[in-house]
Amino acid sequence: MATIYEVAKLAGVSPATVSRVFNGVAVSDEKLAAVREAARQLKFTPNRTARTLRKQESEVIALVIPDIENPYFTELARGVEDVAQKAGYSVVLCNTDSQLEKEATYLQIAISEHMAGVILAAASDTTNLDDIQAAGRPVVAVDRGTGYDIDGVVMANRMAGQAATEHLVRAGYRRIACITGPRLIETAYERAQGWRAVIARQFPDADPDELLRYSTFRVDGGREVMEELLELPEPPDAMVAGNNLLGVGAIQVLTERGLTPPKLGVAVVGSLPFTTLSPSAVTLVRLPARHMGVTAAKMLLERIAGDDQPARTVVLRGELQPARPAD
Amino acid sequence: MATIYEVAKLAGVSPATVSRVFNGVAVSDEKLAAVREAARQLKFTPNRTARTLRKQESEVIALVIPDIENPYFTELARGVEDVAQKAGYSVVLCNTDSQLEKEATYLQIAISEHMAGVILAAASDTTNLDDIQAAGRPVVAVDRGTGYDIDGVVMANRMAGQAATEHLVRAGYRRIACITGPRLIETAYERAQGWRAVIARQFPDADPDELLRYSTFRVDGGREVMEELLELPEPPDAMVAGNNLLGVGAIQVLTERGLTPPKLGVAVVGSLPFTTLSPSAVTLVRLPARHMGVTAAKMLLERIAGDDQPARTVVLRGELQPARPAD
DNA sequence: ACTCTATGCGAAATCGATTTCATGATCAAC
DNA sequence: GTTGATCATGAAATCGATTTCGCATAGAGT
Repeated sequence: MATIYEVAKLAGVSPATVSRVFNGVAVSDEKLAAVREAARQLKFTPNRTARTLRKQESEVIALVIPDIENPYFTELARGVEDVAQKAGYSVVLCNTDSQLEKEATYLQIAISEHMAGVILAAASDTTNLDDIQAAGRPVVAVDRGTGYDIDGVVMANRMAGQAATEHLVRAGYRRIACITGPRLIETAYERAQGWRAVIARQFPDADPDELLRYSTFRVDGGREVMEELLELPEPPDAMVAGNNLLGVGAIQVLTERGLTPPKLGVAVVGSLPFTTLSPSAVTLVRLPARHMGVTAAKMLLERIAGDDQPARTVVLRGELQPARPAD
Repeated sequence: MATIYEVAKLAGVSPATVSRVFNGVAVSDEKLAAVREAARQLKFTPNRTARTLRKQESEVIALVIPDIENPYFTELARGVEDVAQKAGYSVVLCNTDSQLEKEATYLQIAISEHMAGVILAAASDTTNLDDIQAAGRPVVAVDRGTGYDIDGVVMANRMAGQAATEHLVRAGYRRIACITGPRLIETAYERAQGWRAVIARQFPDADPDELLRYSTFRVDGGREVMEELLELPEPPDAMVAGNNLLGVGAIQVLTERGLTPPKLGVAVVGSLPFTTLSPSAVTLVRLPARHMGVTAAKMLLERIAGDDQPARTVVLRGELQPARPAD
């Protein structure tokens, strides 16, 4: 690749002038034309590594997420990507598998590659951000909090759990179970709390703990726990799934046993973009994942640009998409 | 962040020695200990940007794919990630939306960021790789060819299309349609060719073109085209979907119309990880996307390490997973 | 006409690591 | 005891951009 020096030589100017041309600093018209032409001839592209070293900042942002195979996070990623790309930033996607160790590795890389900032869906609320904060890199939390006072975008989880459950109640179900993710993940916990609130109000006699199951936020987790629930002496007649994958797993089990919704009522917090059910059979509380990504990316870009107002948290609401009444 | 100079000073050695310690070059035991200790105290992490500039190569590989929201590609990405991470490389995920322009941008970035190599699922077979080849960066093609003589990993597409179709024939279907992606994408075309071969052999009187539809490789494409097929004067009794998303879209339409498989036979080339059908209702030719990613990443790492044997192409076979006979 | 400011531009320093080269020390071999 | 080989080490060059600094020229103000 051609360097700035070769361009300078060909154009008969100094390297500094070439740099100016590429950074929009005032330069006389002739020299500007000469540099443009020389750059074109040599197919010059500025070396971003050198630029990053000198400027101490690169146009790359890291998106750190726990599960790249979950459509919720890819939708989020898509939103981040679109905004970042338009602003001239590229996005490094880092998959942590919910492992703190992998997460820490990626955060270190973000520092030592001088990345401009990080969007983080934390693997746990014990994630350590001291180093990256010391390095002065902005971090925006998505989906989950971090225990630090930083910008964040989260879903209205409790409300989502509540809306899903209430809808099942309205549809006439009386024994409504809840399947959610690991107790330590706040989204899992809060959605379950939403469910619990409705159950406590509507069915004060029920023992909520019997119908609440913590699992992993994955398809097989949903399968496993759904099977458990169906084995109960008095099985549920409906179920709230704490995220999309749990919902998929649970519905798979139901379908295999001929309990296809709405035979057993199902409400899912999250979307099922690849479901092959008739879309009307399941109640969803759609979460605006893409929008979350867009918002987080914009906030991060503002911070990168130097904005230092106090930390903000944006809460996005899910949208209830009711199942059509059974026909 | 601490630099190598500060570490050198604190340890009482030259910066060169510090560098040696961190690169496993022989250094006396005392100095080694001193440097280690100093680095620990200062929390020193080598600045990768500086290293990249000097070495003219970074430990980052680009994965360029047309659709980050397609689970097929995220599964692929997952395979790449796992291999890369183990080898100390990070992966930048670049979503091109099948646009040549975005793709070209990302390839330029790969060059100017000195990325170690690229894994590319090309947006089209007209993708231009001249620059990146001139830069000496290895490229491995996945899923689709590129028109260049480079390493590649592809699926046995024709065979997959054939296997899917043959299975429907064996199951007794007589009027089998085919929905596939854009004619210009080779995977789409080849899978359709597999279908066509079986139709020509089994039903020599049929007019294949009536039952073949090119669309986009997306859910809405599948919906649209499935609806078209059902409008035919003599609609099909079965259907082969050229990829996972087309399959999802088509099955959604079928479900809505009460034609749930196996009422109308469905075979999909690809997997349906988030389907909520009973897994037994649809025939799949599962494509080993993760394995493709793993293989491609390994090939790329070999090339990065300097391997210069002639270009190889690995062909991976899908695995037929028959629907259980209708019960 | 004389100062003063503005502006374009090149020389050189800078970012932080790696690597070449030269030096001096150590040790084995004859 | 001299020669030669080996090895650890530091000084300095290097990667390719950005940026500071100072000079020179042009134009404005009085």
